[in-house]
Amino acid sequence: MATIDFSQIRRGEHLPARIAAQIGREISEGRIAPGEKLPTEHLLARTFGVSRSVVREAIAQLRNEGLVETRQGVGAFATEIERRQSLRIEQGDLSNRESFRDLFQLRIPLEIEAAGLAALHHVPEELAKIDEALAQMTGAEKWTEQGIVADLAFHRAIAAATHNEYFLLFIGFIAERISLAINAARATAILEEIVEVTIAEHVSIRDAVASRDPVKAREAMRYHLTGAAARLDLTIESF
Amino acid sequence: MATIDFSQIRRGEHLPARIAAQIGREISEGRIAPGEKLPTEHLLARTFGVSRSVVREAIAQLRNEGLVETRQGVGAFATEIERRQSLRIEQGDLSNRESFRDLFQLRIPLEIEAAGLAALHHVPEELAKIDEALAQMTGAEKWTEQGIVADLAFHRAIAAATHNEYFLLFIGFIAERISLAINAARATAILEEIVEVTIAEHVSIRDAVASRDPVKAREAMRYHLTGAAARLDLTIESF
DNA sequence: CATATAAGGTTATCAGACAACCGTACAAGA
DNA sequence: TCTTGTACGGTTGTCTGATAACCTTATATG
Repeated sequence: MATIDFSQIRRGEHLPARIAAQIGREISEGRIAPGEKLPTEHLLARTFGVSRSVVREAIAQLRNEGLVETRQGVGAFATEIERRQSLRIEQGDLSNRESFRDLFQLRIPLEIEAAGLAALHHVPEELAKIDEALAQMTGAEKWTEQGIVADLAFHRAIAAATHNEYFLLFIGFIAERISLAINAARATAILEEIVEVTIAEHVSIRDAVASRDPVKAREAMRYHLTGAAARLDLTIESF
Repeated sequence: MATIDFSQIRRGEHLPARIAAQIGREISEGRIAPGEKLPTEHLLARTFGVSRSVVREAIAQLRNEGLVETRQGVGAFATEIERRQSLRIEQGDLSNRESFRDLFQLRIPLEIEAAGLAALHHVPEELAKIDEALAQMTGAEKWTEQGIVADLAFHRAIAAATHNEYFLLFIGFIAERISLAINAARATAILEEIVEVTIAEHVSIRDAVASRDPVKAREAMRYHLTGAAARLDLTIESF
């Protein structure tokens, strides 16, 4: 390759990822129709000005995300966007207000159910963990980083008390994404002034769980989360 | 590590995926601790008896799923659990009856909420997709493979009608895992005889969504899923 | 007309090399 | 002693070229 073409891809960071993103855009924006065949690896390599290895890695990434399917000896094809397999949430997506609201909305029924189950199934050690998180929350005079960590720990403790590993897995995952997004948005400031009401809500959840009253626990959790949504200026339907 | 491991990898289909699965198991089962460094690509290639390209593609896949992070010039590391951006469920776990029940229990509140939101937000094209899935379900005279696919499509269509991408993401993910587990357990036989009642339940969900009645849609979905759980001999609390 | 075979194209895998980058050890200087 | 600069080895990232496995299509053969 004697002449170097600088109109191509800027170097700098993870070539395959950027090429995958570019091809992925071609697909999701419809310039490559579902079912249509992608250019061959050789051709893609030449058009992007990279080697075939990079193109292969990019296509592998798209295949993982379920955007393309490859058939040996035939080619790579764009698939329906419908069935993707790896449950992955890009943290960047949550900077979008719509997406943040959507994830919060998904969280609500899960946490409500978890509160009810925790009321039924918790054992003393788990209640102790809940109290511990609550203490850390109360101890923090300001709603600092530590307060957020404690809040996360509280909800994880509730989820653990369900004795259902998947509630812990999913709620921990979602709640962590949400609190990271809140942190990234520097929205902690607005939370400081409402720390008391938040703590009070947590306490009432804790008490309902401790008294083994699933209905009351669900109500308390619902009240807490809808309130939290409102404080974040999210409008969420509730039934 | 002087001795060569000849229990290597069976050829046959998609080498990188199987190697990724194997390494992923090492990580998620804790034999490689979070933050720990993976063996070098050269070493992995030699131990698995494949070329470095295959190992690289496998690691790229794991990086996509968020299980490892790579740093050029240093190595590949298992990610700390907090930073994982993907949620992984080993299909093998669901052969355990307890775990299967737990995942099903998690699914219920999500689907109920989704039914209510779908009733509020669906547009005609989405209702058409629901009807399409329903038609495929009715058309299959027996509860064959196609019937299961149609069932999955139905629940995905409901989730899509919420206009909340995360409901589609999570419900699609969970429902697919569950239907795969049912399929693997050869439990389809017991489903054949109850196909009529199942279809009737789906129809009532569809009708409630179509009439934009969220409360009725939630009730219909709750009735359907608790019924399905009972038919699978799962005991699940409901409030 | 049906079937077998050959040809060409495409992805999958392999092998080896160089580039970019990182961490560390070590020497030189203050 | 402490700091700083530098050389070195190791690791991932990328490139190149070749071979194997596989599919599609066209052609030959009966």
